[in-house]
Amino acid sequence: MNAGRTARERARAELTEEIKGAARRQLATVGAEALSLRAVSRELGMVSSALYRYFPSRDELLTALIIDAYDALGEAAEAAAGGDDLLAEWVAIYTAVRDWARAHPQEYALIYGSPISGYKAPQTTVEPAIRVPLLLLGLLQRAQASGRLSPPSDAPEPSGLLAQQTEVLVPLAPDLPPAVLVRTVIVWTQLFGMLSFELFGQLVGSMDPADEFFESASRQMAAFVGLT
Amino acid sequence: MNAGRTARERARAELTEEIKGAARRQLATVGAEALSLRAVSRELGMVSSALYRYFPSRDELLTALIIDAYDALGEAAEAAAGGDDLLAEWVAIYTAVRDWARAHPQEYALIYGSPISGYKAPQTTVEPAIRVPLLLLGLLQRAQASGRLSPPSDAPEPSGLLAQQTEVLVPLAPDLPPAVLVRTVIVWTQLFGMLSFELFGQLVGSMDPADEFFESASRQMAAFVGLT
DNA sequence: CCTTGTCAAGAGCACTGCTCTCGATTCTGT
DNA sequence: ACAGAATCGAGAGCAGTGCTCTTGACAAGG
Repeated sequence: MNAGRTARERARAELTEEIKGAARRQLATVGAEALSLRAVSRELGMVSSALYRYFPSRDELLTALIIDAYDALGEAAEAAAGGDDLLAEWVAIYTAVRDWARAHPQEYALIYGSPISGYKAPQTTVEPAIRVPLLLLGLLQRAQASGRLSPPSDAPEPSGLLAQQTEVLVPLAPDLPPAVLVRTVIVWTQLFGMLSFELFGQLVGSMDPADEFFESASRQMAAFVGLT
Repeated sequence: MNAGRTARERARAELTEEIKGAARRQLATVGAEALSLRAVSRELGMVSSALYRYFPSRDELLTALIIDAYDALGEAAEAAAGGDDLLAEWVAIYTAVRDWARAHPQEYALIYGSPISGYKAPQTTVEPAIRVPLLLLGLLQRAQASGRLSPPSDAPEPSGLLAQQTEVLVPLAPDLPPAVLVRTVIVWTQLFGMLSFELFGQLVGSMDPADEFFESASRQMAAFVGLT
C-alpha cells in the first residue's frame, strides 16, 4: 500500500501504526481514560513530544483507536454472517459481537461506554459505527425476500414523528415494513444494553455468567422482530 | 438527624455533604473522569489535602457519588409509580428514568457508563443499584395478582443454567413465572441500552430526539413481558 | 551542493492524586 | 477544671500527566 513513496513517508506510516499498536496495548491494560501519551512513547523508546508529530493531540489518537475498534467489531460480526439458516446466522452474529466485546473490553468501553469528557466524536466515526445494525437489517431483508419474516401481529405501526424518523432507515432496508424497522432499533439497543451490563458488571449476582441468558435473549429478540 | 452529637461531628457531617455537593456540581460540568479533588477543594476554599480527612481517596468520593446517583434515580422512578392503571404506571416509570437520566447525564454515565479505570465498585452499591428493576418486578407482581399479566405463549421456559440463575430472582417476585423473570431482565437491559444510546450519542441520525421511540419501546416492552 | 522541510529531543508550564508533617483546635476522661 | 488524646486545616513535596516551544540533526528535492 505504500510502494511508490519516499523513505520518509514509509517510515511515517509505519511509525503511525506502531503508535496505534502500542496505544491499543496500553488501552487494554489501563483503560481509555488512563491512556497516557508518555507511557506510549516510553514503550516505543521515543520522547513524548515526538508523538505529536503523528497525532496532534490525545483526542486524535483516541479517534483513530475508536474507528479501529468499530471496524474490528464490524469485521468480527460480518465474519459470522453467511450460511443458509437465517436464525442460526442471527444467533451467530450476536455471539460474534459478544465474543469480540469480551475479548476487547476496553475497546468496547471506548466505543459504547461513557463519552470521553471534552471529546467530540467526528463524523468519520458514524460509518464504521453502524456496521452491526446494518448487518442485522441486511439479514432481515434477506429473510423478508425468502418469506421467512413474519412480523408479529402486535407490532404497532409507527406514527407521527416516529414514522418520520423511521423513514430515514428505509433506504437501508427498503423492503422491511416500518414496524420491523422500529423493532430492529429496539433489538439493537437491547443487544448493546445487555452487553454493557455484562461487561460493566451490572449483571453480577443474577445472570452472570451470561452465556445462556445471552443466547436466550438473542433468540427471543429474533422472534420479536419476526424472524422464525 | 444529627441532633445529639458534638459540634465537631455536626461540622464534619455538614462539610461532608458540602464536599459531595461541590463534587456533584463539578461532575455535571466536566464529567467523572475529570473530577479533580483539587478543583473541589478550590471551590470550597480549602486546601486539597484537607479533603482526605473526609474521603480517604478519590475512589471513595466516587463511591459516595455513585450511591447517591443510584438513590436519586431510584427515588425518581419510585415517585412515578402508583396509580391503578398498571400500563400507564409502567410507561411513567420508563419516562421518569429517562427524565432523570437526561437531567443528570454525567451522573447517569457515572453509574451506567464505562467503569472507572482502577475503580472497583464495593458491595454497598448493589442495593441502591437494583431499585429500578425491583420496581418493575413489583409492578409485574401486582399485575399478576390482579390477573392483568398474560405472558405470551412464545416465551420459552428457561432451562439448564439459565433456570438456575432465574431461581435467584424468585425471592424478589415469587409469583411470577420464570419465563417472565427472564423477559424482565431482557427488558431491563433494553431500557438502559436505549438510554445509553440516546445519551451517549449513538442514536444521532436515526431516532434522535428519542421521545416517540422511547415511548413506543416502553409499550412494546410492556407487551413483551405480558403486561396488557 | 545547498536550501527547505521534517524529525526527535529536551526543557518547561500548569495541572493531577496523594503523603507527610506541623501547629492549632476540640473533645474526653479524670 | 484541666491534661492528654483525637481531629482538624495548612503547606510542602513527590511522581505523574497533556501539551508547547525551541534547538540541533537529518533527509529530500531543486
